Amino acid sequence: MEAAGNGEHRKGLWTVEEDLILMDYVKVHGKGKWNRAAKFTGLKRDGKSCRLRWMNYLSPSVKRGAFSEEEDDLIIRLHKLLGNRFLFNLDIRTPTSCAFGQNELWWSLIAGRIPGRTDNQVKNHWNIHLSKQLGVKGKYKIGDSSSEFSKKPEGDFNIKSSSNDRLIPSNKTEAELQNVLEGSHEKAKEITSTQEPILTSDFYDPYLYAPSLMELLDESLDFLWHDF
DNA sequence: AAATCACGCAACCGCAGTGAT
DNA sequence: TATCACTGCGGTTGCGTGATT
Repeated sequence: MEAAGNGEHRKGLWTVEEDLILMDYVKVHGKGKWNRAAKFTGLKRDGKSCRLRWMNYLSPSVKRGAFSEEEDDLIIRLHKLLGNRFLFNLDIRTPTSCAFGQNELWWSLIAGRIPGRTDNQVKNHWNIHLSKQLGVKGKYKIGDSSSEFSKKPEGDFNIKSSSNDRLIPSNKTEAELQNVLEGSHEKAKEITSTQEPILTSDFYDPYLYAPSLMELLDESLDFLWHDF
C-alpha cells in the first residue's frame, strides 16, 4: 500500500509491526485519544485508522472466525426486529419515524447484542452471506419499502427450525414475542405523541425523541437476549 | 501454468454528534 | 457562542485469495 497523497499517513492493510505498536500503546495508555496515539507511537496512520484497527481487529474482545448458526440466527432476528417490526412498521409520520426509519441500518445496535462481534463484521456478514441466504436482492435498507426483504413472508426466515429453537428464550413463546413487539409499537406511538418536538427554524429536530425510543428498543432487545 | 473471475474481508470515506476549551 | 478535536456510525471501496477456465 502506498502512502496517502500528502505523504503523512499510510493507508491500506496494517502490518504486524504496526499492530504491535498500537497494542503496546493501548496497554500502557488505554483506549481513546487516537490522534494522540498515532502521534505518540510514530505510526504513520491517522487517529481514525488507529481506532478502527483496534475496535475491529486488535481488541481482545473481538471474536475472530466464522459466525455460528446461533449468531446468524440472532442477526436475522435482530435485523427483522429493527427493520420490519419496530422501525419500518412504525407507521407514524413523525420526525421520529424519519429519523429512525429512513435509510438507517443499526449495525452497531445489532452488533452490540452479539458478544465479540463488531458492527463491521456484522455488516459484512449480512451483506455477503445472510442477504443471499435470505434471498434479499441488493443491500437491504431499513425504511426502503420497496426492498425485497421487507416483503418477505414470515416463514421465509427459517427461524423456527428445530436447530434454532433455542434462540427463543425458554420461558417465552413466539406469541409472547409478538406481544412484546406489538407493545413496543404502541409505546413508541405513545412516546412520539406525548413528546413535543421542538421546532427550529424550518425543520423538526428528530433526535429529541431518541432517548425514550432507545430505551424502548433496548427493552425489546433485552427480551430477545434474556436467558441465553 | 497463466489468466480471469468471484468472493470475503479489512479499511477508507464522509458525515454527524458530543464535549472541551 | 464558536471552534475544534475526538468519537462513532453506515456505506462503499478495493485488495487478497481461492476457484475456475
